[in-house]
Amino acid sequence: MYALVDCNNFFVSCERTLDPALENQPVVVLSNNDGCVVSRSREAKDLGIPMAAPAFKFKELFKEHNVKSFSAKFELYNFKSQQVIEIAKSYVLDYEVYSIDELFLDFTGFKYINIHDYCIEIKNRIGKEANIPVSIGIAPTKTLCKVANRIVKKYPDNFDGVFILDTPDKIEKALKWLPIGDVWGIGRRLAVKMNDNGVHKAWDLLQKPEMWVRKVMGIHGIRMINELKGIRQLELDAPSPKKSIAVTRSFMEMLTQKEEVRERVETFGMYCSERLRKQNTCCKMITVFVQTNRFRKDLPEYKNAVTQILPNPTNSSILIGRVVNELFEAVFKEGFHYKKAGVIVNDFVPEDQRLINLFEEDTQNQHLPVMKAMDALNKKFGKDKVRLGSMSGENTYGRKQLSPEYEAFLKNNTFTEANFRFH
DNA sequence: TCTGGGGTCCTAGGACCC
DNA sequence: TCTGGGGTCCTAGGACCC
Repeated sequence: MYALVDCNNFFVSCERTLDPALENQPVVVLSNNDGCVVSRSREAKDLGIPMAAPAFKFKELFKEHNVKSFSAKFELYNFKSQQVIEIAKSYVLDYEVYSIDELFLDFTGFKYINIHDYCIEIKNRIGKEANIPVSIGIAPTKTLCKVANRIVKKYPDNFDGVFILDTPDKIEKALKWLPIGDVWGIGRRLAVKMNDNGVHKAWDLLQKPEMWVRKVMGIHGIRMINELKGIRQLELDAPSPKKSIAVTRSFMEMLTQKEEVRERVETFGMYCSERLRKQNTCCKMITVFVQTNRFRKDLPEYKNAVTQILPNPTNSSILIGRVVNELFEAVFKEGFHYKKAGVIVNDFVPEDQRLINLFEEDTQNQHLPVMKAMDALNKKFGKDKVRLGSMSGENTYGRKQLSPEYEAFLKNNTFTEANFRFH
């Protein structure tokens, strides 16, 4: 059996660890620029606030029902995530961190232990020591763990936070209850297609011919069917280094000046190179994109991306910055109101296994010691204390709604992004 | 006024090879 | 008029996840 440990309303629960007075209150956490709702307490969900709701559209509702809203504090969430992981993983031999608020546990070989009770204990300890409420779904496959977890969250009074989906009877009942769109791996597009073809519940999918599923969903579909039947197709994955790194931001205000946008993009490039060095890899490919505000139909729209393949792999901020600049020149057009931009790096090789192009100059190795020294200084004295001349050090996105408790938290805790693995 | 920021995998099609 | 049958690699785009 596997188990999926999933934190309830994770970002909101983190906020509540800072301020217990938020308990039983409607609370939401907002994305960058305080733009969208990205986490909602149960009370906020009950008020009808949808996921990803634009905050400005719900201002009135927030006021009316005294909904507390907070800017996202990723340092805090990463820190709490680590605490939860540390506790949960101490109960098993193998596990997989799936996202900031979810991890799978492997109970293979736990023959003489009551897994359900064991998970109750895990849940209680996380609640007590990390102060984060979790739900645990137990099942023979990852996909069924997701189903079990959904059942726990749907019927909190019935299951005390833990539900085990093990017998064929229970599985059939669960799949006849679960809407197809709630199956792990079925997104919005596929859900529509499924409904059009008479598939409304997860169970309906199992009644369809395999050829049909293969045609509509590709190889995913076949795997999904087996997983739902309890036949394991997905193993727990070992932590792996990232295969791409992206730094993208919406701007608080639209930018029209070329040099303003350039400065942002150069900064994003530098963050990319820092993250590359953190995992000791170099990239062979860089993409720069810019776009206008897609919601402003009154303004001319423009979005574009350009990519360059590097002659020699690098993670030097200087070399990456140079390429980012060239790409920016290629992609930027005068006369638009820019709302968002980003840099994405791809195609990684380990720092010490670079294949060098004989005919191109390669200065990566001259840069590396300087770069590593810069990283060390920034780690010691704070983000962006040492930076390239092209960076302003200012942010053009904002987090207005930080709380005083957070300042205290930042003072009392040390943590690094490196501890945390994004999925 | 105001609409997030990351990631992964698969597939189809084109370029090229013998 | 008639024009094979394999491969591989790369890329763009589309789907999904949190």
